[in-house]
Amino acid sequence: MQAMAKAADLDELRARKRFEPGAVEPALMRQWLDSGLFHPAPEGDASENYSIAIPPPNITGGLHMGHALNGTIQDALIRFQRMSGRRTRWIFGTDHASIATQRQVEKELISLGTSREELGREGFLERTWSWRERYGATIVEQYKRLGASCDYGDERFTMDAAYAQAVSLVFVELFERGYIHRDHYMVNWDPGSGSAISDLEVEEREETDTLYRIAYPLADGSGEIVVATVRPETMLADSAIAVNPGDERYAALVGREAILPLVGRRLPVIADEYVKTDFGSGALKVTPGHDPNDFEIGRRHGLEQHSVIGEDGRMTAEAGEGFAGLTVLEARAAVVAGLERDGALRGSEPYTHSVPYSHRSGERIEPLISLQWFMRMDELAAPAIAAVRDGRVRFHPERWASVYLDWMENIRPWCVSRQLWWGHRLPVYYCDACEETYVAREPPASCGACRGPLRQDDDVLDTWFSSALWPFATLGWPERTDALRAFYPTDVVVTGRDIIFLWVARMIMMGIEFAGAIPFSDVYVHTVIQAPDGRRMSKSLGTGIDPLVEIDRSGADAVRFGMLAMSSTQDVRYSVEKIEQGERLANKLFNAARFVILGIGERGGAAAPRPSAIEDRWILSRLGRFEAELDERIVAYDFPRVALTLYDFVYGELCDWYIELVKTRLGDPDLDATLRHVLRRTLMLAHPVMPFVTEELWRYVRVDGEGLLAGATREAAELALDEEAEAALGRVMSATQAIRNWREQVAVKPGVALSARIEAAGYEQETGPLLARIARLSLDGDGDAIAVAHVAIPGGAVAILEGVDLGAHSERQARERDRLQAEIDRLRAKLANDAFVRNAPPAVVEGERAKLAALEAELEELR
RNA sequence: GGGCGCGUAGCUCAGCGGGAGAGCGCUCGCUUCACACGCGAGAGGUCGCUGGUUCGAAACCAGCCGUGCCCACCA
Repeated sequence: MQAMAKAADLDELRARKRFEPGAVEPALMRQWLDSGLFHPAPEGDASENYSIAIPPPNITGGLHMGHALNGTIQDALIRFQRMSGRRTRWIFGTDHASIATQRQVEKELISLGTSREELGREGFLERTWSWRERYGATIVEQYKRLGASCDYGDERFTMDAAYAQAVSLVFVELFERGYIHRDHYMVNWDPGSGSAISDLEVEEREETDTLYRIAYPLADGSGEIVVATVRPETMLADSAIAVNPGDERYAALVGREAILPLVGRRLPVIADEYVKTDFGSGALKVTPGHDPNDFEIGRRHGLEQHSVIGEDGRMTAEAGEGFAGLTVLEARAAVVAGLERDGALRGSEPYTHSVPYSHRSGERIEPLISLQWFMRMDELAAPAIAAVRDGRVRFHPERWASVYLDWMENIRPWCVSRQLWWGHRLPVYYCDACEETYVAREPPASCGACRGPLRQDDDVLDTWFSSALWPFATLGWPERTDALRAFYPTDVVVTGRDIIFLWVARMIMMGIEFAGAIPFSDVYVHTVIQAPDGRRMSKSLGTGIDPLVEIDRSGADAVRFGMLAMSSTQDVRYSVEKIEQGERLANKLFNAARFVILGIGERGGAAAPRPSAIEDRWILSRLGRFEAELDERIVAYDFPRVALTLYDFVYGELCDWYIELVKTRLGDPDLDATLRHVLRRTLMLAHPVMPFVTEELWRYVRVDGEGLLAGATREAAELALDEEAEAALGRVMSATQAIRNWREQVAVKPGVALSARIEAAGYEQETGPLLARIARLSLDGDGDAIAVAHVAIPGGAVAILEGVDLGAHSERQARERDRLQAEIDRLRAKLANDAFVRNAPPAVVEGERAKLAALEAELEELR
């Protein structure tokens, strides 16, 4: 039952000389979506099915290069597995991205002349939801442009009602298990977003500030202690002066008091191991309210906590008259001026150090003491560490495992509360009357103790708290749904290294703790694509390249090919050339298929191969190798070689050789069958990389009853190599190249037939005539004619018999002889080396001997 | 301060123990009846430097130089 191509279809195809992606992509995507292939029924269990949970894109942005790379890799895996016959689901959805989204909406409000505060919490949330309705779909449509075969029919959002239920359940359970608690603690305060942020959202930047040395007089008037600081404004909140307990210079001062300049407060001199004797003066001003280290020292020594910098980044009333209300920088200048006036400054010098900045707002972090919710991580980390250590979770490349382990083994508490409005509001309720706290999904109507009204905590959770539940909350957890059974655990998570801690580690911990299984067995950490000049790709730097523009220009298949070809285990620069390589490959595939399809015409032809010539046996053997290699590369996450292998096969074997070799045989039914088979297999193999062009061509070669290529199953073929055909064709190919090269050298046009005689072994039967045809040799001349030239080919030479002007020939032949002789000398020396023959593996030695013999035969023919 | 990468053809990158590779760019030649987004033939590299291991090193080891990233509480 073979489909016969319709004459009208063929005429249409004949007119299409180029593959035009823009003209076919939307319709093909439509067909895929309508087919339901991307939306599998939740049947079977996760061990037999294949699933990936997409790193949910933020609703704030458009598709950037990172998405394009990340999405292409996942889609290649998903399509490959789907075509291998597995029930396959690519879990899809978007992330509410608390801070990023809130900032975006706030920016819009300001441009409209209003503000978050003016709208109030309810109004703001309403506004943000409608913002999400307007813009949230953008990124989804853009994933479709890429050809991503996500399950769009079951799209999730991290603030869906059901998802929110899962989030609050997890929070409450963690609280009840004692992992979550509330505390006054030093946090990274981001004045830009008006919220605490986690350690992972802080980035350090090198900066040169001024290091001031300030004299603190001793209370008894017997002298002074000099301390050094880059933040003199924080001295207003000093609680002590600390020295190292072993520092003899200060031993006598410990226990006495100093006077804080400008303020007049008496500060105890304390001894603490933290203080380095060899830094500065060896004495440290201790500011528990505004420095993380000092905070710890303060806890150890029971020091007072003063707060002189507020959450708005300005000096508080406690900073005192003359300072309150100033910005931090203004206060710094004022403090320095005051110290100078009072003669307390003992010097200053430029000082380069790292300064914390908010990754979110870009503003400088203010370490502040704040009342926040913290999550203890060490116990949750233990099983997640074990899962990686014993190989139940594997990182690719492996080195990321140790990065993960290092972080996990030194994991610190996670500040999960954010002073924002957009996000999952904490399921925490307070009674202001009697100070009771309730942590519950469904709080009582009023305080159980005093019947007073309850007030919900204003804070929301860190976005990554909900992201951590993504692989199972998307599948309906905590309900025991069919989807959960069918697709959890997923198989792999594909991501950039920047979110290994933020996301991957937390998914593993939460998956183990709540879903009862590690969420995926493999973590593929892909490259980061940089701008062509090596800088970071970013909108603000103006270095971003829009993948959608690239898709418009070159087609989605080209971009996908380029992404895979560029991907690497190290960072790489964006290369348009790789996209263009993909564009050419798509076009090449299109035209090769067009040639085959039009060549077969309306004859139909069986889909099973019927090799009747040596080149048929050759291409089938090469196809087998190609399949095996492609399968191997893709499951090894070696995407650049997936792309390269595909390119090499299509260009280097299928088009440049096979199709050229069989052109004269068109019309032979055996050839039709073989061509059709090879083309079908090639389309199947290329489909995970280039789904559009292959799907477009598939309709011409599919048999009756077959559906879309995206849904086709490629049964794994047994690798049946035909070594004999490969060796024979290998000789023909080398010989052809040698003869073409020779023609070029002696300026004989490619079209001119040369009268010749093959004086070499290995060209018996079909192979000789094949060589003659492809290299344009005429073998039926006078068998005894005298050769005017010899061209070395594997196994001997081709004697050229007549009709050639050999102006450049002898020079060229001499060069060829020299080359062969040099190679022969090298091999002889090697084989004469006793140590080599004795120590090298016998197979290697044997190989070298064979090489030598072949080269000697070639040289002999040239004499 | 600790850790992880990377330095190979003009450019972007593969190769990671047995004859230096790809794509682009460059040169030359082709109206070869699928494709000029094509076909064919070429030129181009002391594989960062120095030492070591080995019969054999671009590949393994050590040191150095250059470069990128991650982690880290020295004012």
